[in-house]
Formats: sequence, C-alpha cells, structure tokens
Amino acid sequence: MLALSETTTSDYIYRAPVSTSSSSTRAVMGLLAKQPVRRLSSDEHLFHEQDHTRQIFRIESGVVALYRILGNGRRQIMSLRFPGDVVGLDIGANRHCSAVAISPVVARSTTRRTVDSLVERQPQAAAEIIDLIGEELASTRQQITLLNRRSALEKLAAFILELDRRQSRQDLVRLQMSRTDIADFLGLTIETVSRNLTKLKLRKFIRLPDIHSIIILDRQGLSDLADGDADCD
Amino acid sequence: MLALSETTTSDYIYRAPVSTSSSSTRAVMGLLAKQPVRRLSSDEHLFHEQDHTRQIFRIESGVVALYRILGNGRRQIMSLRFPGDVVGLDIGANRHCSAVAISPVVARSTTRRTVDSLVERQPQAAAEIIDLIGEELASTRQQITLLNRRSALEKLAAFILELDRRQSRQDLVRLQMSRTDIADFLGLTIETVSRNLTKLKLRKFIRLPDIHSIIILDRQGLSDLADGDADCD
DNA sequence: CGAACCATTGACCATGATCAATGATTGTGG
DNA sequence: CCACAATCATTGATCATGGTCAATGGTTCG
Repeated sequence: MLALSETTTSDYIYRAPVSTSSSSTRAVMGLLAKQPVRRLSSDEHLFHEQDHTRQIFRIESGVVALYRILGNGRRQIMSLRFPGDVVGLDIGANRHCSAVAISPVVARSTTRRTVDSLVERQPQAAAEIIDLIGEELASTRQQITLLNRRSALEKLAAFILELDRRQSRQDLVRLQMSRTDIADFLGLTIETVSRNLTKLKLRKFIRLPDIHSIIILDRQGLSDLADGDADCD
Repeated sequence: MLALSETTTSDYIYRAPVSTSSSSTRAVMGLLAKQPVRRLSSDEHLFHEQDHTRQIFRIESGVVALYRILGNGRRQIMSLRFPGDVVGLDIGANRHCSAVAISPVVARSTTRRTVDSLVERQPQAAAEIIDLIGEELASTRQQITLLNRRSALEKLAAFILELDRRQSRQDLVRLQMSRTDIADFLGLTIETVSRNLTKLKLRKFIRLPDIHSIIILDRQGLSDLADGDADCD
C-alpha cells in the first residue's frame, strides 16, 4: 500500500524522537543501533502471533502495526509503532499479537538472546527494558481511551494530532497507510473514516491535498474535538 | 490459574492464583508477601493519577480498578485487578491512571524505593518485574480486543467468562461490583448492561439469583458469543 | 416507614455499520 | 504509452445497535 520511494528524502520519513524519556542507560538502544539495517516492504511481517522465537526491532523509518485477528475475522490494530520505537520486547510466555509493516520500513533487529546476555553483563539495562515496556503499556492504555466512548470524529481528530506529534511536523501529516489501516486502528469502517475526514475538511479543520496527506488548518479545533471538549456534534 | 476450594465465609472473596507463570525469581512477590496487610473499603483509592510517589500493591482479596477520567467526564476503567495481581509497578515518568478499590480490598504494599533497592541487591528480580509489567500489558491488550468492535452482548459474555476464570468457580460468579463499574469497564451504559444481562438470562445462558451473582448455565453459548462465533444476534 | 440509591424497563433518537454504486489511483501487459 | 484490471477511496441510502431521557421497581439504611 503506498509507493513511497525514499529517494526524495525525508519528506515521507518520520523522524526518530530525540530521546524518549527518563532514566537509565541506553544499552539496549545502543546494542540495536549497532545492528545492520533491514528493509521490509509493505505487508511484510516482523513476526507472527504464534512465533516462538521473536526478534526485537528498533524502527528507523516507516510504520509498524501490532495487531490481532478477532474471532469475527476483523483485524484490530493494537498499536502503531513509529521510528525510534522498539517492537517485540513484550516477550515472556505468549503475548499473542503479530507485527506487520504497513509502509516500507527500515529497522534494526537483534535476538532476545542477545538482549538477555546484555542484561547479564549490565544489570542496569534491565531498567531500560522496564522503561521501554512501560512506554508500550502507556501507549496501549492511551489507545483504550482513544477507542472507547469517543465518536468517529473525535477519534480521527486525536489520530491526526498523534500522527503530527510523532512526525514533529507543524502542519503536514503524512499518513503512510491506507484507510483500512486507519479504520482497523480506530475501530471504525473505512467508510466512516472517509466520511469523517471529509467532515473535518468541510469544517476547515484540515485540508486533504492528496490522499495520503493531511494539512492541519485548525489545530485548536482538532484539539478540542480530541479532548471531547467539542462545542457540538 | 486457580483451584479454589474455599469454604464458608469467604464466599465473596477471590483467592490469589497459585503462581502466575513462567520465569524468574519470586523476589518481588516474596517481598510483598512479608508486608503487613492493609484494608481498604469500597471507593478508597490506592493512588491517584497525579501522585508522584506511588506505592506498589499486591492484592490479597477484592477488586481494584485502574481508571482514567476522560475529557467528557466519563470514567474509563482500563483494567480490573484481582487477587494475586500486582498494581502500581508501571512506574517511570507519568503513567497517569488512578487505582481505586471497587469492593472491600485487602492488600499488601511496599514502596518503589524498597523494590528498587531489592533489584540492586538481586538483579534477577528485574526479570520478575519485566514479567509482571508484561502481564499488565497483555491484560491491557486483551481489554482492547474486548472493547473494540464487539457488541454489548459479546462484551458481557466475555466479561462473565473472564470473571469466572479469575474466580476459578465452576458456575457461580460473584460480581463484587456495581453495574456502573461494569459499564465503565466495558465502555457501555448501565442501561445497556442491564438490558443485555436480562437478554442473556432470557436465552438461558445465565441465571441471576441475586443482583450481585451470576450462575453460568451455558458456558459454551457464552464462549461462542465472546469469541464472536455467535450464530445470530 | 420514608429516603436514597441502584437496577430494570420502555420510548425515542443518533451514530456508525452495511450494502451498493461511482470515482480515483495504481499496476500490468499489449 | 495507453488500455484494462484491480485496488482503494468516496458518497449515498438504509438499518441496527446502543445512548439518552424518563418512569418504575427493588433494596438498604437511617
């Protein structure tokens, strides 16, 4: 989905956040930074739900979706992971979710084993892992508040702002994914996504210069919507 | 998890699961087990969203809700924690959610500082913490699949089965919480909860001997509903 | 016994899913 | 390079689920 030649440089490339947060060493991140890059094309899997062994990835560019297939056959995207994010750390017994590139992705990866032995040599690295999983937990909780009891319009407003935040762009948001991906992430249908994007456009909150781009015109308006402080429908 | 043969009195008390899973030492759990018990009554908070310091609890009996207040004033319960579960480990920067007892609760608690110094002395304890947070992550993801794209009836069926699993009862499920709590957990209104409970009753999937108890009559039927394999509406 | 709270039930309505048709964009082979 | 196919996005019409408002019933506590 989505061509995207990274030739034209960073226009389509999310930037890795400077340095996420808090504490600890950067031992695990440092380890990952030394790995060779690996390129995945759209729809290529990082790992599957049922995999026993699981590699650990750090995303350099592109978007990765963590998803699960529900009983009714629907795909629920639990989390979107962007450049700078680590994917696959949530190991242990069975974490049952799959990871797939929903845009061309560049990532560096290592094995669980390597990370484990790193922790053995540098016990403080465990604190970093705890931080990283904690971030994933926070993002998953955020997803719950995004999904629940919010109208389609509110979900989309929040989604656009989140993308913008992650891309550290001022106005131009690159979607880098299909309407289906957005729908599966927000728990909507593609029709509803489409309708509410045009609704945001009609309200002059955004412009849609092309199908994979959004220009934010009224950040405050979007923000009010996303927070549920909306004045009306 | 489970087995539970308790007698008399504790009819309303969940038992802690024997030993959750997998790996590592039980150093943190051991530390918690040595703490004095603390009793909280319904609606008493373990901690608030904005708290800086945060204690770490192990629930002995009762139910704790992790929740957040959304912009529209609604309460979203992100996670229900039962006996044997640890609450408050998801520290780090700001995890922004509050924890409240929604039934009388008995818990043991310690401070973050104590756990940290334990990890300093026994680095392997970090692996246990990673496991515990990983469990919380898994449960939060489970909550997403429960919330999203499921009908009210499906949510309730899944909820009842989950409670049953946690109480290791065969047929009798003690709710130990109000309809409002259930609604805030499932992302529904109390009216919808009520209506769909009676719908399950009419279909002979459950009985409702009293307002805080459910008797499972057709586990397979509930299971089919919860998995979305349902035959019809 | 009455008051307060919680749960149930009903009537109505709005949001979003579904079904269906049309447009737009991309990819492929002649 | 164009034509066709295939995929994806948009828009419309209809309907069902669940939210809201409102009234009633049941339980508990003073």
